[in-house]
Amino acid sequence: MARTAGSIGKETEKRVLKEALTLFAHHGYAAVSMRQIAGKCGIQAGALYNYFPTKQSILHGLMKSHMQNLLTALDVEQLHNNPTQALEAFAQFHIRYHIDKPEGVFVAYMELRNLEPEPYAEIMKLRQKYERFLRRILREGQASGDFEIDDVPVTTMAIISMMTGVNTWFRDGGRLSVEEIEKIYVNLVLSVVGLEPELLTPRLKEVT
Amino acid sequence: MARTAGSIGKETEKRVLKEALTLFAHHGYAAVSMRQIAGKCGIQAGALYNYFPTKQSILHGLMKSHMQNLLTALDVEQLHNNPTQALEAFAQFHIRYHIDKPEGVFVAYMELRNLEPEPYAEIMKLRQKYERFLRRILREGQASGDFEIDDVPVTTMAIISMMTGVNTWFRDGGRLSVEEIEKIYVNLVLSVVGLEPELLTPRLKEVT
DNA sequence: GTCTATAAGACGATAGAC
DNA sequence: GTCTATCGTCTTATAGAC
Repeated sequence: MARTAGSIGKETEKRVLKEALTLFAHHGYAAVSMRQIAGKCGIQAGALYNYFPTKQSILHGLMKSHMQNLLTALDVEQLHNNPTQALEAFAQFHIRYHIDKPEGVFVAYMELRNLEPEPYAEIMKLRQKYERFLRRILREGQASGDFEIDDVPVTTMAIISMMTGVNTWFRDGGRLSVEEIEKIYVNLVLSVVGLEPELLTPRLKEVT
Repeated sequence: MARTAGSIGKETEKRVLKEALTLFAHHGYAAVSMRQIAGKCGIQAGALYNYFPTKQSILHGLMKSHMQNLLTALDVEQLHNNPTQALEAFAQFHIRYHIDKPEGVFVAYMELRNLEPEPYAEIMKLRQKYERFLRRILREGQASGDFEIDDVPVTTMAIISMMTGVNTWFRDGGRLSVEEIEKIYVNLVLSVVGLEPELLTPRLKEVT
């Protein structure tokens, strides 16, 4: 007990989470077995139960920490005096975070239906908190007259879907750098709310 | 043989496809068993193998026919003399089709990773054909000067993601009718390519 | 065309040795 | 903390009666 306390155990737990995340993202939660996860970690299936009481708890833990990290990172970023700046910052943050953590994003989005009712409700609350953040920006911009928006709730979901979709096609080492993609998406988002993006980031035209 | 030829068999096959689609959409392919599918159809699991040699072939069949129906319906719709009209028609078609067939859309999108390599390649080809359709419209509008687009491939994927996302939040009987949602999304898509939507569909402002 | 029965094995999770 | 061994159940798919 004294020999291993706080050393090997914590490392193994992290490793399990890391390997489970990759496996879930690639094959889906339901298609991945505890034996597979253990295999990737170099241990036997039974040892997993020292850290997680059920397979479900691994999924829940992954999704919860992903959403919490996302919200924490978002909070740190945000302090802007006008809606346009706030929207630009949000869009850039979203794209960067999603390109940076594609596996976490994928699992948090695709595996909702595999959560039991209670964990499901908890994760949905965190998702809604994130959505509310963008909705507030859009409402403020609509109220101030900066944005032209037909319907704020629909536009909120449309923008999030548009940006999250970056993970369906982006692969490292492609035609465009992360910075270029960020700029393109920020411009797309600004267009959606009726702004003229080229006036705000004139350098983009030269890049593409 | 003579008694049942062309009657009960075909009905059962259709029923299997219908129930499998619903189950796959709700719980995911990997989480649904052949027994569950059979149960929903009122038959025993063994009887499924009269119609489908493997579970995989049910999934493949569903995804293939969904993509083929989508492409056929798209072809019928399209004959326009300018890029703006073509884009409007495409956006309206996409939203309507996706609201109309949410289960097919969901499965075709979410279960790609559960296809074996050969079926996967086939379905991806059909997807790309659909994406190419929109990409051509955007290219033409960019060339003619009707659209303002930074990057056509990225904008293609962004628009498709934005529109497909309608299935993540839309439920029948909500605040907005299908027609209202169509209009909002058409306007969003037009905004993305730099057009002023309210001039094209002035009635929307009264509706919302 | 559907049934029952079953093969052959994988599944999540647990028990107890070390 | 990890192992081996195992429980009980579920899985896809097949065989043969009717």
